[in-house]
Amino acid sequence: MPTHPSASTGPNCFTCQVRERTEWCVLEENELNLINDGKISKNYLPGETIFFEGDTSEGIYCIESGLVGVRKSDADGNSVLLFLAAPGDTVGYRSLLAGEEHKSSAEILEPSTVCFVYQSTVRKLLSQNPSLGLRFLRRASKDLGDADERILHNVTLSVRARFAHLLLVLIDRHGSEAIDGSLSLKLPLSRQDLAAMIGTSPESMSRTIRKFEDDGVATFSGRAVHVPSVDSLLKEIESHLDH
Amino acid sequence: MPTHPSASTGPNCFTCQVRERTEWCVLEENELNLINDGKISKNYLPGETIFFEGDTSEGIYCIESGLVGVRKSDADGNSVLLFLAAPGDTVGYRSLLAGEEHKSSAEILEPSTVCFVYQSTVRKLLSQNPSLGLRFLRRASKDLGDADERILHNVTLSVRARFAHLLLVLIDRHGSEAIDGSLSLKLPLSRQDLAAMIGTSPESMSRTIRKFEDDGVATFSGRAVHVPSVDSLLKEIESHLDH
DNA sequence: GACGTGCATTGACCAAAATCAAAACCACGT
DNA sequence: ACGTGGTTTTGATTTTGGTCAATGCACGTC
Repeated sequence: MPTHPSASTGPNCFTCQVRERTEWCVLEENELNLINDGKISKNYLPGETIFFEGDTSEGIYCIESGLVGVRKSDADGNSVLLFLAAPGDTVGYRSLLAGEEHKSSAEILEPSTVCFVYQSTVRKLLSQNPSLGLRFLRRASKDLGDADERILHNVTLSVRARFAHLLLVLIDRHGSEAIDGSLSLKLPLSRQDLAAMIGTSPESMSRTIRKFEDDGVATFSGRAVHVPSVDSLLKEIESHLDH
Repeated sequence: MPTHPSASTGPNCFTCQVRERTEWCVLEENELNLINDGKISKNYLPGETIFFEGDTSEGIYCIESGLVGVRKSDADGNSVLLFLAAPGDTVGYRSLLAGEEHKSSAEILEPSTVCFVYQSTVRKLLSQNPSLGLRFLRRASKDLGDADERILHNVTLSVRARFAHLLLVLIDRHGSEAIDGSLSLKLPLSRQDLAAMIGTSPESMSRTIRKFEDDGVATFSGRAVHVPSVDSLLKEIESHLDH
């Protein structure tokens, strides 16, 4: 059963800080009205879940603030973290647009405000404004490209190289650069979650982190990461391509 | 450099046998005219390549007959076979719609007739007929779902279980069922290619095939596969989930 | 301050699968 | 029939990374 947000007097699409980064940015004012009136906004806390694998897809969720993890798991409790959704990202669009049930779950990692747009609204907008469809098409195509790359990486790169790559991506999307060019990153991800992002075990993750510290590639304290230079990370990926 | 098909007096979209199975099935007659006049059709032979990784995307390719493999490879010659495109499938749509260069190559596996639709035509149709976009959206979303599943499978399933799963999918899409319920499959795929489909080495592939024969799960002669019963394949996946 | 709980780390061990190298096999052209 | 080039198979070996189990550490509670 999907956790259905209850009505709210929450955020307003017209003043939404992140709207320009979402797929909705192509909407006209009257279309925006439709979405604003129909949407349901809700605040979630870490550990809560927006939807589960197997739930029927009822609409699209739009992250206004916070952080959400998209996870896919199998019968034995193994799982991979497919995506970290930040403000401006939409989740659940894939299932809706494929006409399938949810094939992954969305769990809250940081306190988040999430707007829910019911499917009838989405479909109405999609049918009357082709640009919206194209926008989602672009999004799906990019995600598909990323997924394909990940498939290749999982079979060609070592755990170490995959982790280096993950750090690069995470820093790029969620990190910050200091004046001296060094990079840092603070994420609400357990070692388990990190492991699930590159498809390995928590133990191997732990060892890999250890090795990175020993080799001066990065330093970790708790859930904060510090990387002196991007080059060393890049080098990891290159040198571990083969051999 | 993309291999650009030269002009032809080939197939006609109106009489195309597979059109109903493509995304173009939603087009009106006048729209179909646009595509029919603009398309360029070409015959390819095994070993030829429709486009390469890194090529700029110039349009969409529609398989009328034959078989095409979509491959993604890295600098060291490692590669994965992402998709087998059969008649009615479109290839190259992802790059075009993501607005990126090709991230994979498309190589001919069986003598094929392929129609090329230039991007200006595609964009025109997409902007004037929202259903076409939705159709591609559905396609991209399904492909994305498959890719996500593959990511999970690659990290949770053994080579043996992945191969069993591959056989199921291939039989489902390209195989045939005999009167006695046994299944067979004839594919123009080398062991290397099979290996590249499940992300393993040719040697491991060979051994896995051997084990399947020994265990009576399937018999292989050359590139033909025979499976007495689906159940044994299904069992492989279940039992190898963990342990 | 002792205890419990959950997460992270470490070590020892083991298994799956990659790699390396050689042999066998096959299809073809001469 | 004979070589030639490619693919497939097989065997021996090594590597990576998974699993299991113990320990450590941080933090909150009684």
